[in-house]
Amino acid sequence: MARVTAAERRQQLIDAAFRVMAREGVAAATTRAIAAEAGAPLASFHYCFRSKEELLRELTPALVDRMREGAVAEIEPGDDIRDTLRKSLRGMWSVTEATRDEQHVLYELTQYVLRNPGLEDLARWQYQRYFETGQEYLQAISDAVDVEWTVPLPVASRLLVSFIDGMALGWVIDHNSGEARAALDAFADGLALLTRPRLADRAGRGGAGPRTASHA
Amino acid sequence: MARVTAAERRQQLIDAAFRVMAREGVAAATTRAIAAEAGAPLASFHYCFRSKEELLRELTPALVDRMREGAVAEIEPGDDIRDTLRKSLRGMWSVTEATRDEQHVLYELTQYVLRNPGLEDLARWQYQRYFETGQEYLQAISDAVDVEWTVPLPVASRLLVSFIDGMALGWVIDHNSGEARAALDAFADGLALLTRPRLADRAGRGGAGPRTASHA
DNA sequence: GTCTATACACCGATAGAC
DNA sequence: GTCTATCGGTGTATAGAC
Repeated sequence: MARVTAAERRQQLIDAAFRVMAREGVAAATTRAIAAEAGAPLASFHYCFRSKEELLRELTPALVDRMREGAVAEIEPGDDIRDTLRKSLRGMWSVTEATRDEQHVLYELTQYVLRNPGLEDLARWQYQRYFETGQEYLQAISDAVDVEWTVPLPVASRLLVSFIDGMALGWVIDHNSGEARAALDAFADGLALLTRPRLADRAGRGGAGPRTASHA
Repeated sequence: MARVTAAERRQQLIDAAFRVMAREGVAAATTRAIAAEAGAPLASFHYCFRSKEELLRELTPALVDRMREGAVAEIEPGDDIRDTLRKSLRGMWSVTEATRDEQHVLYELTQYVLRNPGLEDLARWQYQRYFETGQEYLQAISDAVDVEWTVPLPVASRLLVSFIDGMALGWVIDHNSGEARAALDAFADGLALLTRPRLADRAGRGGAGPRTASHA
């Protein structure tokens, strides 16, 4: 057996845990299955982690952050807010469909930690993170197209995140991409209507000037 | 022990299963825990059900249908489509918040059956049922206010169901009712914009006519 | 028919040989 | 340090006494 540091094997076990979860589900990711997937004896699991909880406490945030990066992506301004939203949401959705396993495992993990006293905080953290990310995304969009939101940012973020989350959950189950994408476009159009041109500020992005809000 | 028919105890076990799941989660709903909750010896479980799967195959549809009834509720026409949607969605959301346990258990059950070969079809059935219910609901709304949807009904239904589903999932985790309700109102307004007045029909909606979308 | 007692597999975690 | 062997507990399901 090649000699590896404790930190290395720790990471190997975390990666193995995700692979087992993706393949057979969170419930099947037992310490034995994880160790076997990593090619390590069972005892090495408890040599690297005090308990299974400790591994989950590292795996969940890592997964959430990975998804966060994929979701935010780049925003390129389009013709108007409607166009920009459509394009960027489509890009986000492509990432979602391309990472089905991550999505599925995260839905399972959320429910799993929610029922384990001592881990529930992970679920709350996870969704707080989603909502924060949504706010950052919406802020970036409005900055890019020079509009402002007509509802409080936290509310707009909940609107967006809840919809995307619900869509992904449904898609993980029925894989109906066509219907999902059509619903996504309709949503983007509706979301665009929650913006208005920014006040003809001053001392800010002079650029293209004020925007006609032609949301028609 | 009082003498009960097999059918009666079957139902008692199903009810007990739900209570255990609501209190301690789906994973904790073992055959032993369910039997104990029902005040029955373990062996009576397998006297009534061939296996645990058989119980889940009865429990899940029962829960889905119960939620379906709560969701559709009554629709009373308001001033316009926007007002009608707001009121009825608020009513639906009240039911959602009032049945937190059912919501939570259903999210767990969905993930559970999705990972059990031989039960995955339940998850697909569940969401197909949601989308059907969404269509019926949207149809009833548009009939009540005499409008029609500008996107295909299945797409509108996916839009609605995914949003509500995502909202409920988030709310089960963070209980932020204020933000959820604000997002719900914003969504209702956006949804209203996906309708247009019905053609002054005649001989079955002449299809062609584009429409003024002035819902202000 | 009903329930006690048990079979058998697998869980998380650890002791102790190497 | 590493891993085999095992502990104590729990899971589904059933055999067999009453």
